[in-house]
Amino acid sequence: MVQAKSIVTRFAPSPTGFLHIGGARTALFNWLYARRHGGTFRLRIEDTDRQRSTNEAIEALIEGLTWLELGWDGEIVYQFARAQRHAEVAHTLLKQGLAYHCYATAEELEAMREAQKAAGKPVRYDGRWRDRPASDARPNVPPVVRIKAPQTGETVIADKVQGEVRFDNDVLDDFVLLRSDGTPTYMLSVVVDDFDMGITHVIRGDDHLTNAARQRQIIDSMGWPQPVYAHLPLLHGEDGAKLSKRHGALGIHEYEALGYLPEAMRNYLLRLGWSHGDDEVIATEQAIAWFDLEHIGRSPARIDLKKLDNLNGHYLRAADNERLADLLCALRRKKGQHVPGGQQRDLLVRAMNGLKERAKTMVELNDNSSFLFAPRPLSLDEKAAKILSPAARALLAKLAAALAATPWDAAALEAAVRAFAETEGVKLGDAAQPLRAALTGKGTSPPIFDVMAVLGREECLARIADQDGIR
RNA sequence: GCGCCCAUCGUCUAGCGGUCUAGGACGUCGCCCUUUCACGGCGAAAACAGGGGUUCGAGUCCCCUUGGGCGCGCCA
Repeated sequence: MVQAKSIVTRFAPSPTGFLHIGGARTALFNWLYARRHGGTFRLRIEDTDRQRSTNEAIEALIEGLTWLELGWDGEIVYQFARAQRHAEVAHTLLKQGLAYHCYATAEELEAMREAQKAAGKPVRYDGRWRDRPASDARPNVPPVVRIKAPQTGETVIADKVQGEVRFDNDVLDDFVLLRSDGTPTYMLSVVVDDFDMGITHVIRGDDHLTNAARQRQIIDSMGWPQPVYAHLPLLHGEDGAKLSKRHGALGIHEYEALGYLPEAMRNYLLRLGWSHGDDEVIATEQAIAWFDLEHIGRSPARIDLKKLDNLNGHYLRAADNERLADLLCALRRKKGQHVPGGQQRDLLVRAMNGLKERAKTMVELNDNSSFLFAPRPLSLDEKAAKILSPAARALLAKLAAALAATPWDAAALEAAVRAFAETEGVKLGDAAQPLRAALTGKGTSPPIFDVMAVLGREECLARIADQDGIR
């Protein structure tokens, strides 16, 4: 056993768009792995593409991670700020003869690729400047720096998910390290940053698997240690198609607006590609204790919002009532709806047990709880209107009279209504449903006697009077 | 085109040569509970892509086919 080294992982998104669900999963896995081993989880913004990187995207990224509660350690590293150091490494390689100047123009390379394609040959840089003497340098063409990659043998990536992946070196070309303007490419920057940041485990999307081979060549040229790799299978949309803006690839933060809880999202994301036997509901603390690289699946997965709904319902029922009230108020504020405060908020908290039991999302919870502080007279939904037939209204009027003398708690109210139904010769539901419709304006609600207790005598009697057909 | 990766119910997955007449979860469909809706309980339908090997024995190992995905930029 070698000396136990502290684990360092990183999440390294490029700020060219929002953080989608695939990126969020990558972040989660890195975070989990670091936490599992008491290591460090770093955040690095790969903003070397100056054209496409935006501050809005950086903010969205941070907002997304913050919502998911995936806190990173230390300062955020901005890759572009380290360009100087990256170039330095390229120059070191140049000096050692492990990289070289290439004066080929974009047009020449384009022509080269066209010719290769036409001839049915693999498309890759043909090494035309690899062995040319410095005297061939074109005075008016700023050169790029290319790595002098091995042309024989193979480059092997020992991947924790995919196993041992081998690439013949003759299919890997001499890729660009430094652009003609002297700025580093992604391939170089990643390697240098990972080394400088002491990254021990690179957990990222499968789309980087072939890059890993190229990156390994840089690492080997520099004589640096290899990180452990784990390339995660990509995520697909519900229809099996690639995740894209058109295919329901929402920014992770938008799931908040859809009414999901971050802990539910974490649990859902965790099970997308990772398993622990038959366990499904895995709280974050448990996930930290269990997470490993060995049980990451190798095949791509589709997202399934139905399962997220189910999980969300689970976490919703387990959530603290005060917290849910806060979340609900925030949601209503964002939607421009009336925000309950003071007594109304108390009402909400007291009703929460019954409410959260029957909601899968915060949006649903909001819809189901709005009757609590809706202005009188309540507007009736379709089902409620149907329930409140003239006969039902008449019954309601009698019931109201019977209720006037009842102590206002759920048990006493239930007993009173049951007794009422019996003397009237109707089923309990015949009395309870009109009651529900009058009190909530809906056909469904939490147990009606609980609702009555929460709403209070005065409000209940008033709402019944609004509907009892007596003008 | 070249290279790489993947392949168990509709979906997420368990399975690491025999205990698989393939297990769990979501979803779907019944039934029960019940003042509505949920929750919960019980039950049902539902999968090893195809073909060759290896082996006494294959969902599990190898090969091919098919089907998906990713990569092949002076993008990341």
